[in-house]
Amino acid sequence: MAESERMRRRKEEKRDQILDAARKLFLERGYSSTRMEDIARDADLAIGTLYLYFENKNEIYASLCEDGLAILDKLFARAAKEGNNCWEKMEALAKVNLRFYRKHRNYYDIVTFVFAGLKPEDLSAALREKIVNRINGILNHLEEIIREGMEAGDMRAGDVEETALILWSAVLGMVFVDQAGFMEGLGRNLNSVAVASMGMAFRGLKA
Amino acid sequence: MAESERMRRRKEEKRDQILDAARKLFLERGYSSTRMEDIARDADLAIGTLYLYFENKNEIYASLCEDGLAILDKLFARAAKEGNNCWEKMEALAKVNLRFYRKHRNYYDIVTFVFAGLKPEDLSAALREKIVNRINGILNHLEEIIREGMEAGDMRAGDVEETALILWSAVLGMVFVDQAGFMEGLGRNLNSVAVASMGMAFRGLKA
Amino acid sequence: MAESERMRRRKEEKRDQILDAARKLFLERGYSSTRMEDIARDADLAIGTLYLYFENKNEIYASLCEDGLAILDKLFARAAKEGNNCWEKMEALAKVNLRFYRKHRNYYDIVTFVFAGLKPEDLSAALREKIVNRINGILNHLEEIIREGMEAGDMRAGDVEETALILWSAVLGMVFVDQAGFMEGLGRNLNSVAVASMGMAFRGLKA
Amino acid sequence: MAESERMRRRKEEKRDQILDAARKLFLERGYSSTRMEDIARDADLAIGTLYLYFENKNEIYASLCEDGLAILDKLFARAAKEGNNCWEKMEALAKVNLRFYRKHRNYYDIVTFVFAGLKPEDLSAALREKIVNRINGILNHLEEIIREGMEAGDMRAGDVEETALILWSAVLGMVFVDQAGFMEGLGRNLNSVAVASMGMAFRGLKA
DNA sequence: CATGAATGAGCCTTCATTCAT
DNA sequence: AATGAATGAAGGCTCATTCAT
Repeated sequence: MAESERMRRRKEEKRDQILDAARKLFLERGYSSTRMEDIARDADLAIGTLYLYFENKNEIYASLCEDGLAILDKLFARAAKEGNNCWEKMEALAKVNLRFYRKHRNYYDIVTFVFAGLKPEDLSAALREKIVNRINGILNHLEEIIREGMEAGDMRAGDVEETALILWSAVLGMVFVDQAGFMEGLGRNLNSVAVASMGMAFRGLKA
Repeated sequence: MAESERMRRRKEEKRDQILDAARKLFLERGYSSTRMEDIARDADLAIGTLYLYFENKNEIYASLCEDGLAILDKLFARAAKEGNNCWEKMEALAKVNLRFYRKHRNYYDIVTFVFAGLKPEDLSAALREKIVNRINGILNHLEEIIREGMEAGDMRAGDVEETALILWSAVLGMVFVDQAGFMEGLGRNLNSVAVASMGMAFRGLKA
Repeated sequence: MAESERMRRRKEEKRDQILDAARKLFLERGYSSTRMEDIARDADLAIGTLYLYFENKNEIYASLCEDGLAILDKLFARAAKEGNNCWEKMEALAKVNLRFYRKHRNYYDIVTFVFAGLKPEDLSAALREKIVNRINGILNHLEEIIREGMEAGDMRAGDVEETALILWSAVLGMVFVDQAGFMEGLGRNLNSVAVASMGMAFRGLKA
Repeated sequence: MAESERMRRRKEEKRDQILDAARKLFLERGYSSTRMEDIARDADLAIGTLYLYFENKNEIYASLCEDGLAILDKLFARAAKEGNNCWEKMEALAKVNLRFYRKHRNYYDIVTFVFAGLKPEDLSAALREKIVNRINGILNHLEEIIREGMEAGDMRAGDVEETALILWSAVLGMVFVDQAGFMEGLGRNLNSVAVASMGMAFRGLKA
């Protein structure tokens, strides 16, 4: 029992080794420029070992997406409980989002891949559904806050879902611009742009 | 002279044939799943001919990006002159942007690739500079309008460049979400979301 | 026209180069120990070229089988017309068979592969049907002779098809034993064994 | 003693488990399509255990061949004693052969592999010698009967070894044709063909 | 003895690029 | 200028074998 528990954990660890290496490399060089051999070397494993933990290269990528969104979902769920009103809650979400992006940038990068890097057809139906569910989960946290804000009269009435979608896509947009190196190229920094952006959004949403 | 003129035009035409085919295929299947042979067949040319007009596959892709942004830049330049105040001008820009996205979706898609699909290292330094310049050009149109709005007292004072960057990245974010099929998946449509988004932004920007 | 004719012939030639190399190597080392690289080297072609003429390794093998049986079928058809009675005709067939085996041993070897080397499941349904048809064709020549012999009263009455099958499988048996090197190992030679075998068979068949 | 005896038997049993699994799989899928893992799973053992009983995959195959021929040899030895004259004895051999083929088809199939499936080079020198010896043993039984038949004047005089070889290869030929599925494909059955074949052979051999 | 996770050499296949015509 | 057959480097994946437990 204890034995199998240790085994399970070691297996989990090795899986993570692989994902860590893959995440780093996919982002550094892109999906198709990353060879299985590279991932193996970076994870200090043999090529064959990768195939003990994942069906194929695409499955590694898929796991990366799923895991990234799962973590973000969990963080959002926790953050959504902080704050006394809709503004504080949204600020909490934004902070969590930025912190996650800074600390686990690779994860976030992978998430954005889903939107732009791999064409939808490359994703297995099952993975696609998982991802859509995760994104819906994330949006749900936002919607909940927005709904409360509108009901409390803090926020001007409007389409809850649409508002959440707008805010979420604005966040993604900034992240993309930052990832592509244009934020830096234009002498800006994501953090301050995000703060300003939030200010603008809040003013636009105020009742 | 007339001879060389006709030659030039024919050459131009063939180049466009190639780009048209490549644009369509890159978007349908992604960059690495599109083979030179596919592009050749779609363009009704031989493989070898592609190499008479482009150094290599990556150059085709690069040209696509450049051309797309150049067109968008031109459209923005024209649109920026319409409208009597900053709100009308920005609306004009937004409309142009949406129309371009709808009509030349392939072009726009290619443009977004620059942000997420190909890693910066894949772009030659020269192309990268061109693209940054184009984006700066596009942002300049926005900045000009924002500056006028602030100076006219229509728009609350603030950092012009930053504001432009926020708006631009919000637009990109929506486009990404749409491209990834999530807009449709969530039962929304880019057009109405864009209108709502603009409303929110304008309220947030109002003096 | 003449151009395309020359092209066709050259293409045919290259196909044959590949088949020649593959036939030799498959027999020397067996199917799975023969690498595409080996075939390419032996055919003085690049690996990629093999794939211009054949879908994959298995298709090369399949072609070998088909071609071998087609040639044998043709030879049998011609030989079946020689000779004045059933005994002479059967002798003609046997001679042709032996000569073909000696001169194109590789071909014959490949043919026997069908019976023992590759399991039926490895053969595509289409190829399998072709092969069965060829074998039926070959058996038909034998049956025709046997039928004539029986009708002429030279040969004792019996089941025509069964008799053909017995003779054909006896031939295959000898060839297998020879191929496996046991004929030589036992200090015998296929030719004389075949002659003796034919003698025994004829006596067993005589009316 | 008793201890080591039980050990020996258990060891023997496990060896047989492996051989049983391997025999079945080699015949179902062919040698190279059968993975060590498959054999292990089928034998309810771990992969590593296979290597405690056999040097490598090829050795398993080799043992299969040897064992199969050893059994056949033993059966032939016994059968050769039955019957009062050469015809009855040969019939006894044929019957034993057919029964063995029907009951232990896998074994027989493996034996035929030696002739066609694996190239001679794949067999270690030692195994090859063993196999040749076994085949000689089998042929010896036949030769003995033939010699007696000739000496008794029942059988027409001739080369004893050659006659045995002819009969043996005819048997193999029929088996191959059956194994390859062509007997069935042609609507025949090995048993009746064998009987007819024996009739023809006996008539051909009669003094 | 038994296990099965780990290894990594090896092979089929793809496809960007070249070059003789 | 145009062609497309030929090239061969490169990479995903398999599986016989090993070895630490």
